[in-house]
Amino acid sequence: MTTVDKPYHHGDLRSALLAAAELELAERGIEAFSLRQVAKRAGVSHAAPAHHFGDVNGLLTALSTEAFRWFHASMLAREAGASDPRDRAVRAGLGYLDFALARPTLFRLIFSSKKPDFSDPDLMAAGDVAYNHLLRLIEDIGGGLADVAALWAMSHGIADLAAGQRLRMMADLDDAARQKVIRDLLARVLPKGRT
Amino acid sequence: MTTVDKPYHHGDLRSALLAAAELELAERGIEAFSLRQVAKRAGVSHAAPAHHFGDVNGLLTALSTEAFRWFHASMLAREAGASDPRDRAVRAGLGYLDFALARPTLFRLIFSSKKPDFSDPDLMAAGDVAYNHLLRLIEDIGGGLADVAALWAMSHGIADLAAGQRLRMMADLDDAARQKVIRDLLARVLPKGRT
DNA sequence: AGATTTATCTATCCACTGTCAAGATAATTT
DNA sequence: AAATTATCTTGACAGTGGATAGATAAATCT
Repeated sequence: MTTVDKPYHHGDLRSALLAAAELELAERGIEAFSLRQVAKRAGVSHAAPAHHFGDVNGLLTALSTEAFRWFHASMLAREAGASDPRDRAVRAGLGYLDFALARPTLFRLIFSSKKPDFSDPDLMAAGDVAYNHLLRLIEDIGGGLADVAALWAMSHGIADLAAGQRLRMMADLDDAARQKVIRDLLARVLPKGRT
Repeated sequence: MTTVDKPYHHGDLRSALLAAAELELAERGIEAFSLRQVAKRAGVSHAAPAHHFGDVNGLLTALSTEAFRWFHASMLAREAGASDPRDRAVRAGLGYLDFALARPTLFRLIFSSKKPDFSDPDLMAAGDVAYNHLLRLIEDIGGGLADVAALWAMSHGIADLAAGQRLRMMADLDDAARQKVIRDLLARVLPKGRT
């Protein structure tokens, strides 16, 4: 009787490890994240990841790169279908928040962790794409650098506080009401438009 | 010849451990924080902290409690001497930022870590003091809950991005110019006053 | 005062972590 | 077919947090 032998070579271990890392991160949090646990989850020996990512920081660097792309996509998803440029900017902030709520540990990984190597070219590029997107949104409403900072800081403040569940004051609001409050907060920081 | 014997009992180990923990946190960062290293720094065996704090999370809970008080004090320090209530609210935001820049790891400990036990009564009380302070500031300018959220989120966004060194756009500004930009960002979110 | 209890700290042990080095296996290239 | 390279396993190492048992000193009680 021949059982289904696990092949010595995984085939696509790199992707499998990234997926496993994301799950581990979501379940155990970044502060309890374990490389060996990731390897076990991917059904591979504890030293296997080293060949693909070097060390644990290398793995988290690669994961951060993907996370930045998801983060960017989350903003785009909210903006889809918005015609007014001011509305688009507000929706970008909502997408910022969506990501922080849907994947809080990834959000913390890319914004509050020192483990990823932020001098990594791929990671920097992915981060720049997200930043340049905000820049473009503000340009479209005739704003300057200070306005970029305003939208970014407000979006980030809401998102980070929400990811840390520090916004108890909004806990008793229903979804619609909460969304209105947040839209207003975001609109508050945008430069005065002539629209 | 009798050397100066280290006494078996430390005398004030609890305080010494908290001080050592703060230094360790500042030097190695929260993700590389080690209880054994703290104990070594305090000149005590690695199991000594257990009696005072239970486990490492207990130590970080106690440290967070102190950190919240310093955080609060940092806001008060900036507000001192401000007569106009709107100016006071803006200055509170600057104090918020001061703390994040002066003690970034403590800032992250109290706002982005899961290690402290935030259900601890002392810690909750210290956090509430800081929150209620913001509440009062907004009350004094006739604002409501949404305005508290606005000031808080903007302050937190700026502070967290600065703590993570993500505000490269402000890197080339001199201190005075940077402070003016930040004051404007904070003032932007305050409710319209009749002053 | 002397005896007993309590608080504080040390020494050892365990399971777990990340990293390294050496070897096994398979795919690729020559 | 042979040699080289890429991939993965195994085993070792120092470091980690926590539990336990024992040592020491301080506090409390007669």
